[in-house]
Amino acid sequence: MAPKRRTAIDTSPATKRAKTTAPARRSARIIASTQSSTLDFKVVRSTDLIAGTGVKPVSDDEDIKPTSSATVPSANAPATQVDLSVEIEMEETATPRSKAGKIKKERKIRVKVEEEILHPGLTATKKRPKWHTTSPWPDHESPSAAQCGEVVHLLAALHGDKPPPKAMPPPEMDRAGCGENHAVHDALLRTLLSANTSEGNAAKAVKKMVKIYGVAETGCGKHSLNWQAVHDGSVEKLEDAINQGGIYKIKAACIKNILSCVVSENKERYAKLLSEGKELDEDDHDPLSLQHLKQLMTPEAFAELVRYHGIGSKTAACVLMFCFQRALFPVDTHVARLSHWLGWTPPDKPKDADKTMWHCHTKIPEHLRYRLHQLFYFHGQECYRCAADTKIGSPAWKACVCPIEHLLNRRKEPEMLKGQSLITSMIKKAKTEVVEAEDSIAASISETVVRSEVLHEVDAEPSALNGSLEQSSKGMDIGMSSL
DNA sequence: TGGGAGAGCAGTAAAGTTCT
DNA sequence: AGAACTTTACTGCTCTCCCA
Repeated sequence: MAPKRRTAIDTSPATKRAKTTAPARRSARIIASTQSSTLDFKVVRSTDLIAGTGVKPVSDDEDIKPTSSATVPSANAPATQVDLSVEIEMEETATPRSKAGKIKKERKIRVKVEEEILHPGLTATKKRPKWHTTSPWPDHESPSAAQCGEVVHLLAALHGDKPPPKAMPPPEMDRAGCGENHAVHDALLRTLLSANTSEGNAAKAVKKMVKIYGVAETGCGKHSLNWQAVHDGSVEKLEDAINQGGIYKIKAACIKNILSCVVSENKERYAKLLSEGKELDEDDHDPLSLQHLKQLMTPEAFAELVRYHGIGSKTAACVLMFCFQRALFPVDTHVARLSHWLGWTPPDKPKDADKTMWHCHTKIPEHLRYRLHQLFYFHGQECYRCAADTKIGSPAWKACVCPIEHLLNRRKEPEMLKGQSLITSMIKKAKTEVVEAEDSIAASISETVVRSEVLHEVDAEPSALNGSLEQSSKGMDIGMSSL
């Protein structure tokens, strides 16, 4: 049975206070030294991390053994003892958990440190997106196969049919693209480059990268970006190369991490293949090759891709659809908007691109997924009425003819938006006032008297809130009727 | 009691847009 | 003109519930 959902806004006093109270930070420094092939953790400076719990605190200079014998992969093993010190911080919240909970937390952090050192590109703590076989909104019927077919038919009449390509086009060097490349690592990293930014900015980044790193002349990524040079170069150089593409520092770190992780994993994989007497194929001679993932089933390949930091469901789905040519339905901003307006997502649920992707994935027939994604993308960009910043009633709006107009319910009509935002801001303001009033009462009245008086005030406030909302809605009625 | 899963939410960075 | 807000995909945290 699925766990009960939490209420959307948790304003219970206990939660509120726990959240607003500044946590007391306690820090410890752990030195991880690599000697032989095992990791030893050493606390150099520590405070009583588990104060007040009765648990024996870790004393200075006391060795902490890893939870299991951790072997450093040969590819990652530094030649000499390297500074692998990791600064960690533990927080003691205002509502301390049980003794066991603290031990659990401490162990979790130790495992995290261990993982960070062993696998720089992958961490155990990353919340990995999961492959879904069922819809997150099973009761929501739309889109039916007929609805999908109708939309494809109408949009294809305007933009032309967008079937999956039969052959992979050669890599483009003036745009990031969304994974339409033969080489998996190239597709993955280009998709990462194009995320969180406009297409134009991503293209600028790619052009500058070509200038700085050049083009690969060998390997499975031949004729595309020279990712080996990126791997060999510094992170600062990469930051400089992609600084026109938006959030370049995060992307540079992610790209470097992914590249070093792929190289080290491939070393292990090739060594294993050779030890088993198997022959390496052509792609396996490229240390950056991820071509072996193409042999996996789609859910397994998806799981492999989202292991990397910076790769989420959308990026992985793009790579799987464009590069692996698997039938997925990545949801970007245009796809999410049109799906919402078409009523393919439940109107009473908050917009969630990830859920939209899995809901549509389970509802849209396989042969229409690629077409629909491409048509939504083009239509969302080219149709004024379906653009994100459309202005209903404007001259451009009147001049635009949208072939799916009769199917859409744009819940974000300007007048409605004004009304909705007014109500939202009023509710927000009223809630803030309730919180402030509660806090000031709690602060000014003594602990012994506070109980009855606070309860009295809290009981009185909802009616005040209702009154203010009634007034707001009356004002809205007047405003709407005058339009 | 501990582990796992699901959900909500805050935060991140940079560019673009809107408001004052 | 400058401040404030929005957008994008993602990470990481807390909380709650279920199950063994």
